[in-house]
Amino acid sequence: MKDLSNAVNGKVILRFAPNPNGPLTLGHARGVTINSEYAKIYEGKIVLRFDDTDSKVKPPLKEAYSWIEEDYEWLTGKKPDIIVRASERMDTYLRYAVKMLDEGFGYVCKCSAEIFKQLRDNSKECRCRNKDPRENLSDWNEMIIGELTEGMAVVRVKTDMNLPNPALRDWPALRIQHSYHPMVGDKYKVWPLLDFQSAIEDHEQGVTHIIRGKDLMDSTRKQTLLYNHFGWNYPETMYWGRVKIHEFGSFSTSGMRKEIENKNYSGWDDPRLPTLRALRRRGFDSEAMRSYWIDLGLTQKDISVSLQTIESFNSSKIDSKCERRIFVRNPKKIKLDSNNFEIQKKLILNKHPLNEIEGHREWDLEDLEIYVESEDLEKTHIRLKDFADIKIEKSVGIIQSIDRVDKRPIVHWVPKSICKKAVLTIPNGNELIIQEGVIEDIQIVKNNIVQLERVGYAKIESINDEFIELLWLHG
RNA sequence: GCUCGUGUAGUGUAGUGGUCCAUCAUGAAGCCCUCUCGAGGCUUCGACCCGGGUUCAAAUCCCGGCACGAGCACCA
Repeated sequence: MKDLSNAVNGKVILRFAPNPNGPLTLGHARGVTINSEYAKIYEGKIVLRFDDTDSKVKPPLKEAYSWIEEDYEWLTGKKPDIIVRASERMDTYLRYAVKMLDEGFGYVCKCSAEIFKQLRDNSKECRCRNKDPRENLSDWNEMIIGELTEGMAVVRVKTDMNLPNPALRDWPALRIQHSYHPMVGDKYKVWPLLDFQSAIEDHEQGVTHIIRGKDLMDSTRKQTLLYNHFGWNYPETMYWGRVKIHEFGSFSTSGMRKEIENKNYSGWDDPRLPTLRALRRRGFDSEAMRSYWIDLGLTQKDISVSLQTIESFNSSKIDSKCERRIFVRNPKKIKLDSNNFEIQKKLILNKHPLNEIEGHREWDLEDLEIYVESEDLEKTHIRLKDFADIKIEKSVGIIQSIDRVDKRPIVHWVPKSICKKAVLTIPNGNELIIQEGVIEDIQIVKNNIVQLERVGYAKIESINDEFIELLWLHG
Protein backbone atom coordinates (compact mmCIF):
# COMPACT_ATOMS: atom_id res chain seq x y z
CA MET A 1 0.00 0.00 0.00
CA LYS A 2 1.07 3.55 -0.69
CA ASP A 3 2.27 5.76 2.12
CA LEU A 4 -0.17 8.15 3.67
CA SER A 5 0.97 11.69 3.16
CA ASN A 6 1.95 13.61 6.28
CA ALA A 7 1.40 10.62 8.49
CA VAL A 8 3.16 10.46 11.84
CA ASN A 9 3.47 7.04 13.35
CA GLY A 10 1.18 6.69 16.35
CA LYS A 11 -0.73 9.86 15.55
CA VAL A 12 -2.86 8.74 12.64
CA ILE A 13 -6.62 8.72 13.14
CA LEU A 14 -8.83 7.22 10.47
CA ARG A 15 -12.50 6.54 10.26
CA PHE A 16 -15.02 4.29 8.66
CA ALA A 17 -18.47 5.83 8.46
CA PRO A 18 -21.34 3.66 7.25
CA ASN A 19 -25.03 4.39 7.30
CA PRO A 20 -26.61 1.85 9.66
CA ASN A 21 -29.44 0.98 7.31
CA GLY A 22 -28.29 -2.60 6.96
CA PRO A 23 -25.30 -4.85 7.65
CA LEU A 24 -21.99 -4.38 5.84
CA THR A 25 -21.61 -5.49 2.25
CA LEU A 26 -18.66 -6.59 0.18
CA GLY A 27 -18.34 -2.99 -1.00
CA HIS A 28 -18.00 -1.74 2.56
CA ALA A 29 -15.27 -4.30 3.09
CA ARG A 30 -12.97 -2.16 0.99
CA GLY A 31 -13.41 0.79 3.31
CA VAL A 32 -12.98 -1.29 6.41
CA THR A 33 -9.94 -3.10 5.06
CA ILE A 34 -8.06 -0.11 3.69
CA ASN A 35 -8.69 2.06 6.72
CA SER A 36 -7.88 -0.61 9.25
CA GLU A 37 -4.72 -1.63 7.39
CA TYR A 38 -3.47 1.93 7.49
CA ALA A 39 -4.35 2.14 11.17
CA LYS A 40 -2.27 -0.98 11.71
CA ILE A 41 0.67 0.22 9.64
CA TYR A 42 0.86 3.59 11.36
CA GLU A 43 -0.12 2.31 14.80
CA GLY A 44 -3.02 4.68 14.65
CA LYS A 45 -6.63 4.63 15.68
CA ILE A 46 -9.80 4.04 13.80
CA VAL A 47 -13.21 5.51 14.48
CA LEU A 48 -16.31 3.57 13.53
CA ARG A 49 -18.88 6.26 13.00
CA PHE A 50 -22.54 5.66 12.34
CA ASP A 51 -23.80 8.36 10.01
CA ASP A 52 -27.43 8.05 11.01
CA THR A 53 -28.68 11.60 10.51
CA ASP A 54 -31.35 10.76 8.01
CA SER A 55 -34.52 9.04 9.13
CA LYS A 56 -36.48 9.52 5.98
CA VAL A 57 -34.69 8.57 2.76
CA LYS A 58 -32.37 5.92 4.18
CA PRO A 59 -33.74 5.32 7.65
CA PRO A 60 -31.43 3.61 10.14
CA LEU A 61 -32.23 0.07 11.21
CA LYS A 62 -31.97 -0.38 14.94
CA GLU A 63 -30.35 -3.82 14.67
CA ALA A 64 -27.84 -2.66 12.08
CA TYR A 65 -25.61 -0.91 14.59
CA SER A 66 -24.60 -4.12 16.27
CA TRP A 67 -24.54 -6.02 12.98
CA ILE A 68 -22.03 -3.57 11.63
CA GLU A 69 -19.90 -3.82 14.76
CA GLU A 70 -19.93 -7.60 14.38
CA ASP A 71 -19.10 -7.44 10.68
CA TYR A 72 -16.31 -4.99 11.37
CA GLU A 73 -14.82 -7.20 14.04
CA TRP A 74 -15.08 -10.30 11.91
CA LEU A 75 -13.27 -8.64 9.05
CA THR A 76 -10.50 -6.92 10.98
CA GLY A 77 -10.18 -9.30 13.90
CA LYS A 78 -10.58 -6.53 16.41
CA LYS A 79 -12.94 -3.88 17.66
CA PRO A 80 -12.73 -0.31 16.43
CA ASP A 81 -10.88 2.03 18.79
CA ILE A 82 -13.76 4.43 19.03
CA ILE A 83 -17.43 4.07 18.18
CA VAL A 84 -19.53 7.15 17.54
CA ARG A 85 -23.19 7.45 16.68
CA ALA A 86 -24.04 10.71 14.98
CA SER A 87 -27.52 10.65 16.48
CA GLU A 88 -25.98 10.77 19.94
CA ARG A 89 -23.86 13.74 19.04
CA MET A 90 -26.64 16.01 17.88
CA ASP A 91 -26.06 18.62 20.57
CA THR A 92 -22.52 19.15 19.30
CA TYR A 93 -23.65 19.59 15.72
CA LEU A 94 -26.39 22.00 16.68
CA ARG A 95 -23.97 24.00 18.78
CA TYR A 96 -21.65 24.42 15.81
CA ALA A 97 -24.60 25.39 13.66
CA VAL A 98 -25.42 28.19 16.09
CA LYS A 99 -21.82 29.27 16.06
CA MET A 100 -21.90 29.39 12.30
CA LEU A 101 -25.02 31.55 12.27
CA ASP A 102 -23.71 33.72 15.04
CA GLU A 103 -20.44 34.39 13.28
CA GLY A 104 -22.21 35.10 10.04
CA PHE A 105 -20.85 32.40 7.74
CA GLY A 106 -24.11 30.53 7.71
CA TYR A 107 -27.71 31.57 7.19
CA VAL A 108 -31.22 30.23 7.37
CA CYS A 109 -32.59 30.02 3.86
CA LYS A 110 -36.32 29.86 3.33
CA CYS A 111 -36.22 29.53 -0.42
CA SER A 112 -37.63 26.34 -1.87
CA ALA A 113 -35.14 23.85 -3.25
CA GLU A 114 -36.26 24.61 -6.81
CA ILE A 115 -35.94 28.36 -6.46
CA PHE A 116 -32.54 28.09 -4.87
CA LYS A 117 -31.29 25.76 -7.54
CA GLN A 118 -32.24 28.29 -10.16
CA LEU A 119 -30.48 31.11 -8.35
CA ARG A 120 -27.45 28.96 -7.76
CA ASP A 121 -27.16 27.87 -11.37
CA ASN A 122 -27.14 31.54 -12.34
CA SER A 123 -24.68 32.55 -9.63
CA LYS A 124 -27.34 34.71 -7.99
CA GLU A 125 -27.58 35.22 -4.25
CA CYS A 126 -30.87 34.49 -2.58
CA ARG A 127 -32.60 37.12 -0.46
CA CYS A 128 -31.96 35.17 2.76
CA ARG A 129 -28.23 35.45 2.32
CA ASN A 130 -27.74 38.87 3.81
CA LYS A 131 -29.78 38.62 6.97
CA ASP A 132 -27.91 39.60 10.08
CA PRO A 133 -26.98 36.97 12.67
CA ARG A 134 -29.80 38.04 14.97
CA GLU A 135 -32.47 37.37 12.40
CA ASN A 136 -30.82 34.09 11.45
CA LEU A 137 -30.74 32.96 15.06
CA SER A 138 -34.39 33.82 15.46
CA ASP A 139 -35.24 31.81 12.32
CA TRP A 140 -33.06 29.02 13.66
CA ASN A 141 -35.04 29.00 16.82
CA GLU A 142 -38.24 28.53 14.86
CA MET A 143 -36.66 25.58 13.13
CA ILE A 144 -35.51 24.07 16.40
CA ILE A 145 -38.82 24.27 18.21
CA GLY A 146 -40.65 22.81 15.26
CA GLU A 147 -42.53 25.89 14.24
CA LEU A 148 -41.14 25.66 10.74
CA THR A 149 -41.94 22.31 9.18
CA GLU A 150 -40.06 20.12 6.75
CA GLY A 151 -39.04 21.89 3.59
CA MET A 152 -39.67 25.36 4.90
CA ALA A 153 -36.10 26.25 5.74
CA VAL A 154 -32.56 25.01 5.58
CA VAL A 155 -29.27 26.26 7.00
CA ARG A 156 -26.67 27.07 4.36
CA VAL A 157 -22.94 27.60 4.56
CA LYS A 158 -21.89 30.83 2.89
CA THR A 159 -19.29 30.10 0.27
CA ASP A 160 -19.31 32.11 -2.95
CA MET A 161 -22.05 32.18 -5.55
CA ASN A 162 -19.44 32.65 -8.25
CA LEU A 163 -17.54 29.46 -7.58
CA PRO A 164 -17.07 27.63 -10.87
CA ASN A 165 -18.46 24.42 -9.44
CA PRO A 166 -22.17 24.99 -8.79
CA ALA A 167 -22.29 22.15 -6.27
CA LEU A 168 -20.16 24.20 -3.89
CA ARG A 169 -22.22 27.37 -3.90
CA ASP A 170 -23.85 28.00 -0.50
CA TRP A 171 -24.38 24.35 0.18
CA PRO A 172 -27.01 23.12 2.65
CA ALA A 173 -25.75 22.10 6.07
CA LEU A 174 -28.84 21.30 8.11
CA ARG A 175 -32.47 20.68 7.32
CA ILE A 176 -35.73 20.17 9.14
CA GLN A 177 -36.76 16.59 9.63
CA HIS A 178 -39.72 15.67 11.78
CA SER A 179 -39.74 11.95 11.15
CA TYR A 180 -39.15 9.49 13.96
CA HIS A 181 -35.57 8.39 14.51
CA PRO A 182 -35.15 4.82 15.80
CA MET A 183 -32.45 5.81 18.28
CA VAL A 184 -33.54 9.20 19.58
CA GLY A 185 -37.19 9.36 18.60
CA ASP A 186 -38.52 12.80 17.85
CA LYS A 187 -36.21 14.72 20.13
CA TYR A 188 -34.68 16.78 17.30
CA LYS A 189 -36.45 18.75 14.62
CA VAL A 190 -33.35 19.88 12.79
CA TRP A 191 -30.75 17.44 11.53
CA PRO A 192 -27.37 18.01 9.88
CA LEU A 193 -26.73 16.75 6.37
CA LEU A 194 -23.77 14.47 5.73
CA ASP A 195 -21.34 17.17 4.66
CA PHE A 196 -21.84 19.18 7.82
CA GLN A 197 -22.11 16.35 10.31
CA SER A 198 -19.15 14.52 8.89
CA ALA A 199 -16.99 17.63 8.77
CA ILE A 200 -17.73 18.55 12.38
CA GLU A 201 -17.27 15.02 13.65
CA ASP A 202 -13.99 14.51 11.82
CA HIS A 203 -12.73 17.62 13.54
CA GLU A 204 -14.07 16.57 16.94
CA GLN A 205 -12.41 13.16 16.67
CA GLY A 206 -9.14 14.59 15.43
CA VAL A 207 -9.27 12.60 12.22
CA THR A 208 -6.00 13.02 10.32
CA HIS A 209 -6.69 11.03 7.17
CA ILE A 210 -9.89 10.44 5.28
CA ILE A 211 -10.05 7.69 2.70
CA ARG A 212 -13.30 7.50 0.80
CA GLY A 213 -14.98 7.05 -2.55
CA LYS A 214 -14.27 9.62 -5.21
CA ASP A 215 -17.96 10.32 -5.48
CA LEU A 216 -17.31 12.32 -2.32
CA MET A 217 -14.73 14.61 -3.87
CA ASP A 218 -17.12 17.51 -3.84
CA SER A 219 -17.77 16.78 -0.18
CA THR A 220 -14.11 17.34 0.49
CA ARG A 221 -14.29 20.67 -1.30
CA LYS A 222 -17.44 21.74 0.52
CA GLN A 223 -16.07 20.69 3.86
CA THR A 224 -12.78 22.45 3.23
CA LEU A 225 -14.71 25.68 2.74
CA LEU A 226 -16.42 25.08 6.07
CA TYR A 227 -13.13 24.30 7.77
CA ASN A 228 -11.77 27.59 6.48
CA HIS A 229 -14.66 29.41 8.15
CA PHE A 230 -13.93 27.69 11.43
CA GLY A 231 -10.20 28.13 11.03
CA TRP A 232 -9.46 24.40 11.04
CA ASN A 233 -7.15 22.33 8.87
CA TYR A 234 -8.79 19.73 6.71
CA PRO A 235 -7.49 16.15 7.01
CA GLU A 236 -5.43 14.53 4.26
CA THR A 237 -7.81 12.88 1.86
CA MET A 238 -7.53 9.94 -0.51
CA TYR A 239 -10.10 8.36 -2.77
CA TRP A 240 -11.00 5.09 -4.38
CA GLY A 241 -13.01 4.69 -7.54
CA ARG A 242 -16.30 2.96 -8.08
CA VAL A 243 -16.30 -0.82 -7.76
CA LYS A 244 -18.56 -3.20 -9.59
CA ILE A 245 -18.57 -6.87 -8.80
CA HIS A 246 -19.53 -9.03 -11.77
CA GLU A 247 -21.39 -11.66 -9.88
CA PHE A 248 -23.54 -9.25 -7.94
CA GLY A 249 -24.22 -6.50 -10.46
CA SER A 250 -25.33 -3.31 -8.85
CA PHE A 251 -26.94 -3.60 -5.47
CA SER A 252 -27.85 -1.24 -2.69
CA THR A 253 -28.48 -1.79 0.96
CA SER A 254 -31.92 -0.22 0.71
CA GLY A 255 -32.71 -2.36 -2.31
CA MET A 256 -31.75 -5.52 -0.46
CA ARG A 257 -33.76 -4.44 2.53
CA LYS A 258 -36.85 -4.21 0.38
CA GLU A 259 -36.27 -7.59 -1.22
CA ILE A 260 -35.83 -9.18 2.18
CA GLU A 261 -39.03 -7.59 3.44
CA ASN A 262 -40.78 -8.93 0.36
CA LYS A 263 -39.45 -12.40 1.23
CA ASN A 264 -37.48 -12.66 -1.98
CA TYR A 265 -34.47 -13.45 0.18
CA SER A 266 -34.43 -15.42 3.39
CA GLY A 267 -32.56 -12.71 5.28
CA TRP A 268 -29.43 -10.60 5.26
CA ASP A 269 -27.35 -13.76 5.20
CA ASP A 270 -29.11 -15.27 2.21
CA PRO A 271 -26.23 -16.90 0.29
CA ARG A 272 -27.13 -15.01 -2.87
CA LEU A 273 -26.51 -11.64 -1.26
CA PRO A 274 -23.22 -9.70 -1.25
CA THR A 275 -23.37 -8.99 2.47
CA LEU A 276 -20.46 -9.91 4.67
CA ARG A 277 -22.73 -12.10 6.78
CA ALA A 278 -23.77 -14.06 3.71
CA LEU A 279 -20.17 -14.52 2.59
CA ARG A 280 -19.12 -15.42 6.10
CA ARG A 281 -21.92 -17.94 6.32
CA ARG A 282 -20.75 -19.55 3.10
CA GLY A 283 -17.26 -19.89 4.53
CA PHE A 284 -15.21 -17.05 3.16
CA ASP A 285 -12.17 -16.35 5.27
CA SER A 286 -11.80 -12.83 6.56
CA GLU A 287 -8.08 -12.70 5.94
CA ALA A 288 -8.55 -13.81 2.36
CA MET A 289 -11.08 -11.07 1.92
CA ARG A 290 -8.73 -8.49 3.34
CA SER A 291 -5.85 -9.62 1.10
CA TYR A 292 -8.18 -9.31 -1.82
CA TRP A 293 -9.00 -5.67 -1.13
CA ILE A 294 -5.42 -4.83 -0.31
CA ASP A 295 -4.37 -6.44 -3.57
CA LEU A 296 -6.82 -4.26 -5.47
CA GLY A 297 -5.09 -1.29 -3.95
CA LEU A 298 -6.21 2.27 -3.62
CA THR A 299 -6.68 3.88 -7.00
CA GLN A 300 -9.21 6.33 -8.31
CA LYS A 301 -9.92 4.12 -11.26
CA ASP A 302 -13.42 2.72 -11.65
CA ILE A 303 -13.00 -0.99 -11.55
CA SER A 304 -15.03 -4.01 -12.39
CA VAL A 305 -13.90 -7.07 -10.52
CA SER A 306 -14.81 -10.69 -10.32
CA LEU A 307 -15.55 -12.84 -7.34
CA GLN A 308 -13.25 -15.42 -8.95
CA THR A 309 -10.23 -13.56 -7.68
CA ILE A 310 -11.45 -13.52 -4.13
CA GLU A 311 -12.27 -17.21 -4.43
CA SER A 312 -8.75 -17.91 -5.50
CA PHE A 313 -7.42 -16.03 -2.48
CA ASN A 314 -9.85 -17.95 -0.34
CA SER A 315 -8.87 -21.36 -1.72
CA SER A 316 -5.23 -20.88 -0.94
CA LYS A 317 -6.16 -19.64 2.50
CA ILE A 318 -8.48 -22.47 3.50
CA ASP A 319 -7.28 -25.48 1.54
CA SER A 320 -4.88 -26.78 4.14
CA LYS A 321 -7.62 -26.59 6.77
CA CYS A 322 -10.31 -28.36 4.79
CA GLU A 323 -10.82 -32.07 5.15
CA ARG A 324 -11.79 -34.04 2.07
CA ARG A 325 -15.09 -35.80 1.73
CA ILE A 326 -16.91 -37.48 -1.09
CA PHE A 327 -20.18 -36.13 -2.40
CA VAL A 328 -21.77 -38.04 -5.24
CA ARG A 329 -24.28 -36.06 -7.27
CA ASN A 330 -27.03 -37.88 -9.13
CA PRO A 331 -25.80 -41.12 -7.59
CA LYS A 332 -26.17 -44.37 -9.43
CA LYS A 333 -25.83 -47.62 -7.55
CA ILE A 334 -23.21 -50.07 -8.75
CA LYS A 335 -22.61 -53.58 -7.48
CA LEU A 336 -18.99 -54.54 -7.45
CA ASP A 337 -17.85 -57.89 -8.76
CA SER A 338 -14.54 -58.79 -7.18
CA ASN A 339 -13.60 -60.88 -10.20
CA ASN A 340 -11.41 -63.01 -7.96
CA PHE A 341 -9.29 -60.11 -6.84
CA GLU A 342 -8.66 -59.98 -3.18
CA ILE A 343 -10.44 -56.94 -1.78
CA GLN A 344 -9.58 -55.29 1.46
CA LYS A 345 -12.46 -55.01 3.90
CA LYS A 346 -11.55 -51.51 4.88
CA LEU A 347 -10.18 -48.58 2.96
CA ILE A 348 -8.13 -46.00 4.87
CA LEU A 349 -8.09 -42.53 3.38
CA ASN A 350 -6.34 -39.33 4.38
CA LYS A 351 -8.37 -36.42 5.63
CA HIS A 352 -6.15 -34.22 3.49
CA PRO A 353 -4.13 -35.46 0.51
CA LEU A 354 -0.87 -33.93 1.74
CA ASN A 355 -1.67 -34.96 5.28
CA GLU A 356 -1.87 -31.31 6.35
CA ILE A 357 -4.64 -32.46 8.62
CA GLU A 358 -3.77 -35.52 10.62
CA GLY A 359 -6.11 -38.43 10.71
CA HIS A 360 -7.95 -40.83 8.50
CA ARG A 361 -11.32 -41.88 7.28
CA GLU A 362 -12.22 -45.55 7.35
CA TRP A 363 -14.44 -46.89 4.65
CA ASP A 364 -16.24 -50.18 5.11
CA LEU A 365 -16.29 -52.15 1.85
CA GLU A 366 -18.02 -55.25 3.15
CA ASP A 367 -21.17 -55.25 1.04
CA LEU A 368 -19.68 -54.16 -2.30
CA GLU A 369 -22.44 -51.73 -3.12
CA ILE A 370 -21.30 -48.26 -4.10
CA TYR A 371 -22.51 -45.00 -5.61
CA VAL A 372 -20.98 -43.26 -8.59
CA GLU A 373 -22.12 -40.10 -10.35
CA SER A 374 -24.27 -41.05 -13.29
CA GLU A 375 -22.29 -38.71 -15.51
CA ASP A 376 -19.13 -40.67 -14.75
CA LEU A 377 -20.83 -43.82 -15.96
CA GLU A 378 -20.89 -42.55 -19.51
CA LYS A 379 -17.47 -44.17 -19.74
CA THR A 380 -17.31 -47.92 -19.34
CA HIS A 381 -13.76 -48.12 -18.03
CA ILE A 382 -13.07 -46.01 -14.99
CA ARG A 383 -10.90 -46.02 -11.93
CA LEU A 384 -12.51 -45.73 -8.52
CA LYS A 385 -10.23 -43.29 -6.80
CA ASP A 386 -7.89 -44.86 -4.27
CA PHE A 387 -9.33 -48.27 -4.95
CA ALA A 388 -9.52 -50.15 -8.23
CA ASP A 389 -9.99 -50.11 -11.98
CA ILE A 390 -13.39 -51.32 -13.03
CA LYS A 391 -15.35 -52.10 -16.13
CA ILE A 392 -19.05 -51.26 -16.10
CA GLU A 393 -21.49 -53.82 -17.37
CA LYS A 394 -25.16 -53.28 -16.64
CA SER A 395 -24.82 -51.67 -13.22
CA VAL A 396 -22.11 -54.07 -12.23
CA GLY A 397 -18.55 -52.91 -11.79
CA ILE A 398 -16.18 -55.68 -12.59
CA ILE A 399 -12.85 -55.16 -10.98
CA GLN A 400 -10.03 -55.36 -13.48
CA SER A 401 -7.07 -54.28 -11.43
CA ILE A 402 -6.25 -53.04 -7.98
CA ASP A 403 -3.27 -51.04 -9.11
CA ARG A 404 -3.59 -48.25 -11.56
CA VAL A 405 -2.41 -49.67 -14.86
CA ASP A 406 -3.72 -47.31 -17.51
CA LYS A 407 -4.81 -43.69 -17.99
CA ARG A 408 -8.54 -44.25 -17.56
CA PRO A 409 -10.36 -41.43 -15.78
CA ILE A 410 -10.37 -41.39 -12.02
CA VAL A 411 -13.76 -40.89 -10.49
CA HIS A 412 -14.95 -40.38 -6.95
CA TRP A 413 -17.32 -42.83 -5.36
CA VAL A 414 -18.69 -43.86 -2.01
CA PRO A 415 -19.74 -47.17 -0.46
CA LYS A 416 -23.46 -47.36 0.15
CA SER A 417 -22.93 -48.53 3.71
CA ILE A 418 -21.29 -45.31 4.86
CA CYS A 419 -23.24 -42.70 3.02
CA LYS A 420 -26.12 -40.45 3.75
CA LYS A 421 -28.38 -38.28 1.67
CA ALA A 422 -27.18 -34.76 1.17
CA VAL A 423 -28.41 -31.63 -0.53
CA LEU A 424 -26.02 -29.04 -1.87
CA THR A 425 -27.36 -25.50 -2.31
CA ILE A 426 -25.50 -23.37 -4.81
CA PRO A 427 -26.19 -19.66 -5.05
CA ASN A 428 -26.18 -18.68 -8.69
CA GLY A 429 -27.04 -15.10 -9.42
CA ASN A 430 -30.58 -14.67 -8.25
CA GLU A 431 -31.23 -18.39 -8.18
CA LEU A 432 -30.50 -21.22 -5.83
CA ILE A 433 -29.45 -24.41 -7.51
CA ILE A 434 -30.18 -27.53 -5.51
CA GLN A 435 -28.10 -30.62 -6.14
CA GLU A 436 -29.06 -33.85 -4.49
CA GLY A 437 -26.73 -36.68 -3.82
CA VAL A 438 -25.07 -38.76 -1.17
CA ILE A 439 -22.21 -37.79 1.07
CA GLU A 440 -19.62 -39.89 2.84
CA ASP A 441 -21.02 -39.78 6.37
CA ILE A 442 -17.82 -39.88 8.36
CA GLN A 443 -17.12 -37.28 11.00
CA ILE A 444 -19.38 -34.72 9.46
CA VAL A 445 -19.28 -31.71 11.76
CA LYS A 446 -21.70 -28.86 11.54
CA ASN A 447 -20.23 -25.55 10.32
CA ASN A 448 -17.06 -27.16 9.03
CA ILE A 449 -15.94 -26.42 5.53
CA VAL A 450 -14.94 -29.47 3.55
CA GLN A 451 -13.62 -29.97 0.10
CA LEU A 452 -15.95 -32.27 -1.78
CA GLU A 453 -13.48 -34.00 -4.04
CA ARG A 454 -13.86 -33.14 -7.71
CA VAL A 455 -16.72 -30.78 -6.81
CA GLY A 456 -15.54 -27.92 -4.65
CA TYR A 457 -15.63 -26.40 -1.20
CA ALA A 458 -18.83 -26.44 0.79
CA LYS A 459 -19.99 -25.69 4.28
CA ILE A 460 -21.86 -28.22 6.40
CA GLU A 461 -24.95 -26.21 7.21
CA SER A 462 -27.09 -28.69 9.07
CA ILE A 463 -27.32 -32.34 9.95
CA ASN A 464 -30.45 -34.28 10.73
CA ASP A 465 -31.56 -37.89 10.74
CA GLU A 466 -32.65 -37.81 7.13
CA PHE A 467 -29.99 -35.83 5.35
CA ILE A 468 -27.17 -33.34 5.47
CA GLU A 469 -27.44 -29.82 4.11
CA LEU A 470 -24.44 -28.39 2.32
CA LEU A 471 -23.92 -24.81 1.26
CA TRP A 472 -21.69 -24.13 -1.71
CA LEU A 473 -18.61 -21.99 -1.17
CA HIS A 474 -16.69 -22.15 -4.45
CA GLY A 475 -14.80 -24.48 -6.74
C1' G B 1 -25.20 22.00 -19.59
C1' C B 2 -21.61 23.15 -15.50
C1' U B 3 -17.82 20.95 -12.28
C1' C B 4 -14.56 17.09 -10.99
C1' G B 5 -11.99 12.53 -11.75
C1' U B 6 -9.92 8.26 -14.40
C1' G B 7 -7.70 5.87 -18.82
C1' U B 8 -1.23 -0.02 -18.56
C1' A B 9 -2.76 -7.54 -20.98
C1' G B 10 -9.73 -10.59 -20.28
C1' U B 11 -9.74 -8.66 -14.97
C1' G B 12 -6.99 -6.07 -11.14
C1' U B 13 -2.16 -3.96 -10.20
C1' A B 14 3.33 -2.06 -10.21
C1' G B 15 5.72 1.63 -12.65
C1' U B 16 6.48 9.45 -11.73
C1' G B 17 11.95 10.74 -18.14
C1' G B 18 16.62 6.17 -19.59
C1' U B 19 17.77 0.05 -15.35
C1' C B 20 10.53 -1.28 -19.23
C1' C B 21 11.27 -5.53 -26.15
C1' A B 22 6.90 -2.99 -19.01
C1' U B 23 5.99 -6.03 -12.67
C1' C B 24 2.98 -9.19 -9.92
C1' A B 25 -1.70 -11.53 -9.11
C1' U B 26 -5.89 -13.50 -11.32
C1' G B 27 -7.53 -15.69 -16.02
C1' A B 28 -7.07 -18.70 -20.47
C1' A B 29 -4.28 -22.56 -23.21
C1' G B 30 -0.79 -26.48 -22.81
C1' C B 31 2.75 -29.73 -20.42
C1' C B 32 4.82 -32.32 -15.96
C1' C B 33 3.66 -34.47 -11.35
C1' U B 34 -0.28 -36.38 -8.70
C1' C B 35 -5.09 -42.25 -7.58
C1' U B 36 -9.62 -34.99 -7.12
C1' C B 37 -11.62 -31.41 -12.40
C1' G B 38 -7.73 -29.98 -5.75
C1' A B 39 -2.56 -28.69 -4.47
C1' G B 40 2.37 -28.09 -6.60
C1' G B 41 5.90 -27.22 -10.82
C1' C B 42 6.87 -25.39 -15.80
C1' U B 43 5.66 -23.05 -20.55
C1' U B 44 2.72 -19.98 -23.51
C1' C B 45 -1.02 -16.04 -24.47
C1' G B 46 -1.97 -11.05 -23.54
C1' A B 47 -1.48 -4.13 -22.28
C1' C B 48 0.93 1.49 -21.89
C1' C B 49 -6.91 5.13 -25.20
C1' C B 50 -5.79 8.21 -29.82
C1' G B 51 -3.11 12.35 -32.09
C1' G B 52 0.42 16.03 -31.70
C1' G B 53 4.50 18.39 -28.92
C1' U B 54 9.00 18.85 -25.50
C1' U B 55 13.55 15.76 -25.17
C1' C B 56 19.35 12.50 -27.27
C1' A B 57 15.44 9.56 -24.65
C1' A B 58 8.19 9.47 -22.88
C1' A B 59 3.85 4.48 -20.06
C1' U B 60 6.01 8.51 -17.28
C1' C B 61 6.08 15.79 -18.82
C1' C B 62 2.81 19.41 -21.95
C1' C B 63 -1.37 20.32 -25.34
C1' G B 64 -5.66 18.60 -27.97
C1' G B 65 -9.13 14.83 -28.84
C1' C B 66 -11.88 10.45 -27.48
C1' A B 67 -13.93 7.08 -23.94
C1' C B 68 -15.72 5.91 -19.24
C1' G B 69 -17.34 7.39 -14.39
C1' A B 70 -18.95 10.70 -10.55
C1' G B 71 -21.08 15.29 -8.31
C1' C B 72 -24.54 19.34 -9.31
C1' A B 73 -30.52 15.87 -3.33
C1' C B 74 -33.71 19.72 2.27
C1' C B 75 -29.76 10.82 0.77
C1' A B 76 -25.35 8.71 2.83
